[in-house]
Amino acid sequence: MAFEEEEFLEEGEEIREFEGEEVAEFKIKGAVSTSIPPSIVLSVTYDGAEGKALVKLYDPAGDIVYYWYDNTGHRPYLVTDLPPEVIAEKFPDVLRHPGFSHMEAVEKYDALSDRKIVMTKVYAKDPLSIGGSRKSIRDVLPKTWESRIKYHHSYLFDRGIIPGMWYRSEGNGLIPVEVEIPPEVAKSLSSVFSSDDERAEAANWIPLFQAPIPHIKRVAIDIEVFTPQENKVPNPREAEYEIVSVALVGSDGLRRVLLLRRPGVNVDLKALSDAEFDVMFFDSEYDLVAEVFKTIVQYPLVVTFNGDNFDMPYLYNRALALGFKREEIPVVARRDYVTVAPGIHIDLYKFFAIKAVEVYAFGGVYRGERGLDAIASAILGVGKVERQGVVSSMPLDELAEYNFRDAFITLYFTLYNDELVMKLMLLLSRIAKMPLEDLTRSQVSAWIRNMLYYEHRRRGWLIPNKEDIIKSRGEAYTKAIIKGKKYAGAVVLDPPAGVFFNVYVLDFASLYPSVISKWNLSYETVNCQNKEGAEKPIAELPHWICKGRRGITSLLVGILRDLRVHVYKRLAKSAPTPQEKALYDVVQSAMKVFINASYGVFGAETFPLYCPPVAELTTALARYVMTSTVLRAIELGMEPIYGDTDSLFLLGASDERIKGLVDYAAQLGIDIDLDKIYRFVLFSGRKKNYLGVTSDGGVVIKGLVGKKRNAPVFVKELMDDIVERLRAINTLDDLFKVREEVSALVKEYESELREKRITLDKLAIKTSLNKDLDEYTKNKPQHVKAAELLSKAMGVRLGKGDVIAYVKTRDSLGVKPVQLARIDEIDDRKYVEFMATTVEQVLEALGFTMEELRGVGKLVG
DNA sequence: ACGTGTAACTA
DNA sequence: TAGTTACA
Repeated sequence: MAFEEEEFLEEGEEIREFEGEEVAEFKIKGAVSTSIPPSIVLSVTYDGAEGKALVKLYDPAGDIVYYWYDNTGHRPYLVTDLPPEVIAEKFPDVLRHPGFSHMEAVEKYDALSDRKIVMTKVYAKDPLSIGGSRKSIRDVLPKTWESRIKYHHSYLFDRGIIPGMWYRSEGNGLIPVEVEIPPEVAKSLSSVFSSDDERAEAANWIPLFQAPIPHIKRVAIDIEVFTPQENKVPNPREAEYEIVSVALVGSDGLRRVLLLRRPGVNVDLKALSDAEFDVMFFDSEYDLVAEVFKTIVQYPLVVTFNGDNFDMPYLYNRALALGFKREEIPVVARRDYVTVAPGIHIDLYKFFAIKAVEVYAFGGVYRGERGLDAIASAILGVGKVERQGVVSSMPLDELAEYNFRDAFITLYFTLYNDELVMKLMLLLSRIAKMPLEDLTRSQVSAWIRNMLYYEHRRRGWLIPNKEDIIKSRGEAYTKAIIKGKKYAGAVVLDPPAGVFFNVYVLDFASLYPSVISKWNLSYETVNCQNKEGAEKPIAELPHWICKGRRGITSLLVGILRDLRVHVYKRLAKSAPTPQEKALYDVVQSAMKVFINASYGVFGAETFPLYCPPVAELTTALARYVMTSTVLRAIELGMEPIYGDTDSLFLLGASDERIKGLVDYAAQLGIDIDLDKIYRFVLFSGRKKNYLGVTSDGGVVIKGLVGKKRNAPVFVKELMDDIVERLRAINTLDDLFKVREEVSALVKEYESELREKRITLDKLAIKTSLNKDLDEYTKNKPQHVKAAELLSKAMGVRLGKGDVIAYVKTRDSLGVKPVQLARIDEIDDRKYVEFMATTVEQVLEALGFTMEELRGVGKLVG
């Protein structure tokens, strides 16, 4: 992060030249102010070379971005675990160093050893005396500090600034604006939380969820660049070709396309006059770009789709090439992204690519998709548009239309559903304590890391090193089932094959977070040094858990979970207006992202607070919860037929028996909910593989190959047809009818296939490349072979993230990309097999095999 | 740069 | 058997 000390303090690293915010020309409607009305923090940047912070604040009432610098009294510092006297006595070179300013004792709590340590902050006159190319103070400080202590300095934290929260200023620094807490939320403090610790912690968090979320004025921008060759994306570094069109769509109603007139390119003026945007024509590209900059600086927020990698750097480099001076260009390159001045830049491509956002916030609706059109069609339901022709020769009115559409969709992502996405981002940013620009570009592990660092700093705790955690808490004890994994995970019950009617499905509500909360799991409470009073929570593992103190991760995860379940999920249902309901729903889904990811990070080697015993205790205790609940269900007279991690499928359930099970789980400290009641479930006999029809006719399909993304469309269609028949099943007798219908269907599809009465694209198997082509060294799977063919034939580079559509052919290679194949080349036997595995998963549940089905098929046909 | 467990296919 | 993908 830009504001972390580590960025400029890594050993041996030279201070990078300060990439200045070139703001001088772009102060809008006001200068740096000593008095700022209530405004929200958009970004905080630590300027290493200048030794000051630049805070961008937005005042929605005045529509102004303020810059707030702090230059006064700030000295960068190092922290060492030696007390000041020792430094003065044993390491006098520190004091004599030209960059030395002063030092002071600080007391930090080391959670790993459960004791306080007197340490010293050694202040420098300027950042260059800490880590620059010149001789730095750190060189004369004893080495011990480096292995013990990391990340003590966060400009953001030192200044008490939480991104996305409201502040005002009266000359000296920023003053937080008090947040109003509704009585029904305040009341929850006593009703939901039982200990003072928890109440105090919850009281700290609630303002983050209750502070108002303002409308942030914004503009979406999309540029179109002349391309001499089709399929070739211009290189933004070189910015060799003309910017021919720029669309600007603002939340304030701006709908504008800037077009460059070029000789030989037609324009239908009538079409443009009917368009839903206005058009400005330019004869000079310089003037066009100047107009873009003039617009950008009017907005506190600029939104793009892939702007980091294309639009922004292209604009910047093209502007330089056109003769703009650096300070005239409101585009600023930072280490990991490109931002703007005076506002901030959010690249939605990056945000939607965040796994946790995709999975937990959007429920996987755009799973695996990366493109603007694909995500727009999944989230917004807008149809995809096939691009015809190339930018270079397209009539200007058509070009403008496409250009406008993309910018409009980009803006609309942030506006639909009462600004759901903006609200979500802002709430995530408050929880993670990360500015929007960083948050929207990093994965959930960085969010959780920053959240936990903040909480350590707030308490005056040392942030431990990963190696120290491992050294004192140990590695994992269990063996994973999967080769190459570090510890054992979840239980999956072996389902029988067959059809089961009236199946109740129970769900342990956020099982892993509940386990972490309930059993006090945290890196410092697990295998603590003082074993007195510690308890071994589970016989399977040698790990013990400290009694007397509450673990920081256990506390935080518990608070977030309880606030989510007992306060915000309820408010999302009971709030008086639909707007409030929706807002609380965003709040609870932002919390969900953190809660759900909280277990995984402790098992991730890359996570700075990596602690394998915490991770494996979580899964082991979850296994215990699951298996003991299964036993209890049997005692209560029910028959558990299947379960995976946190779900349990039961036969012979009744309201009373379910109640018994809920009570049992409550004794364990875990909430269990009735998730679904299935009219029937078809189990193929494989784990993670079933089809269920709920009492209201809804179909749930898990893991069946006919439903997987890579299944050819014709297989998916067959599957859909089969599912339609299955939905009609009400009783055992219906099964036999359906059996025959299914067999007829399969026959029909099979003959269509053999007689090639099917289009090629329906046979395409879509598989994504998880690596670049040249990285497939050990093996060359079929989709890679197809990708190589395609790459050669079309002259396009294919790599990580690209999706290859290929068909199986009769030739020696056995595959061809769908673009190069003909229907008569396909290997129908392979497809019949594919069909067979698909259908088998359903058939085996119905109690017969593909061979039998073929037999029945003959009789029917 | 969140985790492990399962299924299916292929070299 | 190991590598690869997609999923729970």
